[in-house]
Amino acid sequence: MANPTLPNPQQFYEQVWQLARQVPAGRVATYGQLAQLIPCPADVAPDDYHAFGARWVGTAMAACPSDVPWQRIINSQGKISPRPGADTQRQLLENEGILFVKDRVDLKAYQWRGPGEAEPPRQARLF
DNA sequence: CGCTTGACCGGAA
DNA sequence: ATTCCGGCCAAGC
Repeated sequence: MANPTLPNPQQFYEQVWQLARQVPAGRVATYGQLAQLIPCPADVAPDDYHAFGARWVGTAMAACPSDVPWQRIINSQGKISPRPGADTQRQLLENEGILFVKDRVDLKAYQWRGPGEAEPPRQARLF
């Protein structure tokens, strides 16, 4: 055995995408959250996965299919990672009912709870 | 085949 | 509160 980090990176990516598809509109998830929800591959040390899982998720999202709501995945700071198209991402999230405060989202209110949480408990609480 | 870059995170200065 | 740094994978050039 050499040192295969991920036997099938593509398979890992599909897990990320499949998980991202479960995030309902009006909710957001963080890269680290998705990494935490995905079981650590057997050939990867749990410690390494904990450290770099979020980055792999980001790499996966960089090449996500069009049917994945990529806009709902943000960083742990509750902000949109600086990249071309970040403004578009914010527009899409605001269109879904996400409120931004100084380029920041209140994760306590909008963060996805995980698989099974189909709908937002209190979506409309404007004003 | 080697070097550079990146949609991250957590802790430290 | 902001800025820097280490971690060490995958993809592009």
